[in-house]
Amino acid sequence: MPKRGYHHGNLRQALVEAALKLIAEKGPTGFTLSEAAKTAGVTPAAVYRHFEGREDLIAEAARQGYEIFADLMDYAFDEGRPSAVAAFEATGRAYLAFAEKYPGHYVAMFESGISVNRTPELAAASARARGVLEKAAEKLSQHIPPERRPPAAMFSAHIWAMSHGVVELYARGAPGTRAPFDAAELLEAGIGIYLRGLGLIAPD
Amino acid sequence: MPKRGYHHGNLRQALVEAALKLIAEKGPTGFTLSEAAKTAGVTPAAVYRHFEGREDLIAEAARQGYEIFADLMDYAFDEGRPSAVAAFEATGRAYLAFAEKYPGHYVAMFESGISVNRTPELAAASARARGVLEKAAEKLSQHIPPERRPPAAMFSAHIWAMSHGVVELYARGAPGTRAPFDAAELLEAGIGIYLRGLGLIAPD
DNA sequence: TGTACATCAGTGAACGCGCGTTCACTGATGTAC
DNA sequence: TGTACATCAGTGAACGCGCGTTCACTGATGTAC
Repeated sequence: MPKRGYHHGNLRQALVEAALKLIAEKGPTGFTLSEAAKTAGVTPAAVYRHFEGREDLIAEAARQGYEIFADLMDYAFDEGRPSAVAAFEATGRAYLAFAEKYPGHYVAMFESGISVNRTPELAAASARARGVLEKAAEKLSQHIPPERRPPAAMFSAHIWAMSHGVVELYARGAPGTRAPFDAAELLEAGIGIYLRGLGLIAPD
Repeated sequence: MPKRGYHHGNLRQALVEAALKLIAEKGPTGFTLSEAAKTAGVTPAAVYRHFEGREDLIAEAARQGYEIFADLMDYAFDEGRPSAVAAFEATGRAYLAFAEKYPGHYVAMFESGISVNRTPELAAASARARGVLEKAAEKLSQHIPPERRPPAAMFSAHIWAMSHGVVELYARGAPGTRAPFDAAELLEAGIGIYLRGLGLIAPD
C-alpha cells in the first residue's frame, strides 16, 4: 500500500512501524513522536488522528509485540511435542529469537517503562503471553513427581527471568559489547541445567 | 557537610547523589542534568566544573554502583564460607538486596544505556565486579566432578542472568505491578534448582 | 597579625534546539440523489 | 453519469517548555610575604 498523495492509506500502522524502527535503533529514550511522524512521511500533528499521544503509540507497539510473542511461544512449544522437555527447550530458543528478530517490540514491551495496565488491550495481550508460558510450564510439570513439583507459575517465572537476563546482559551488542558467549548457547545450557535440577533430565 | 554559602563543599558527590535519587525516582529517561543541579542547590552551569556533561555524571553514578556491588558480592560470598553452596546462595540474596537498596545505582549500571567502556574508571569497576562473581563461580565449580564441569564464567553468567531477570521482571513495583511472587523467594528457589542441576545439591 | 593577590567554584543570562501538543484550515474521498 | 455535500485525514503555523551547554563574570578561599 504505497503512499497516495494527501491521504496516506494506513498511517496508523505505518506510525507503529516507524516507532518500532526508531525504538530499536535508539532505545525508548531516543524515540520521539516527531521523528516517527517524519519517518512515516507525515506531520507530527497527524499522529493525533490515530493516537492520543506519544505514550499511546508506544503502548500499541508493545501490544503488537505481546501478540507476536505469544504466537511464537505457542507455536514453538507445539503442545509439548515431540516431548515436553524438547518443546520447552524450543520455547527458550524461540524467546531469544523473538528478542533478536523484533528488537523494537522487545524494547517497547520490557524497557519502555510503560505500564502493562496502561490500556485494556495491552493488559490483555500481556496476560495472554504469560498464559502461554505458564501453560507450557504446566504441561512440563506433569513429568515431575508431585511431591517435589514446584508451582508451574514459579518455574515459568524462573525460565522467563533467565531468558530476559540473557537478552539484556548478553544478547545486546550495545553497552560495552561484553559477549563472552553466544547468547543462544548460553541460554540453552542454562535451561538444560535448570531442567536437570527439576529432575526432568537424567543427571548424567 | 552543610552548604556554606557561595562554595558548596563537596558539590561533585552531592551531584552524584542527586542524580541517583532522580534516576531511582524517574528512570534514566527522566533524569536531567538541570534537575540534578537544582536538587543539589546549584546552577546547571556549576555541574560543568565537575563533569563533562550529563552522560559523564551518569557514568560516575554507575561506577560507584559497580564498586559497591563488587564489595557487597565479595562480602556475601565470604570466600565460600561456611560452604561453597551456602555462600553462593548468599551471593544471590545479596544481588537482590543490592538492587533493592541501591535502585539508582542499579538503573545507572544496567538500564541507562551508557557503555561500560565509556571511561576507563567505569570499565575497571565493571570488570572488577564481574571478576568477583566469576571467582565465586570458580570456587563453587571445584565441587563439580571435572568431567561434567561447565566453565565457571558460564554458570556465573547463568546466575547473573537469572538474578537480573528477576530484578527486572518481578522485583519492580513499577510497570504493571505483576508480582505473583516475592522476588527473593523466587530467586532463591531458582538458584536452588539450578545448583541441583549442576549436581551440587543432593537430588532429594 | 594583616594585607595583596592568585586560584577557583560558583553565578546568571543567554543561546539554539527539538520536543509534544493545539488549532483553524484544506484538500481528498466517498456517498446520496 | 454527474453533481452536491458530508466526512475526515491530513497540513502548517504556532505555542510554551525545559533541555544541555557556553560565556564572561564575581565572590569566597587560601597562601605568600
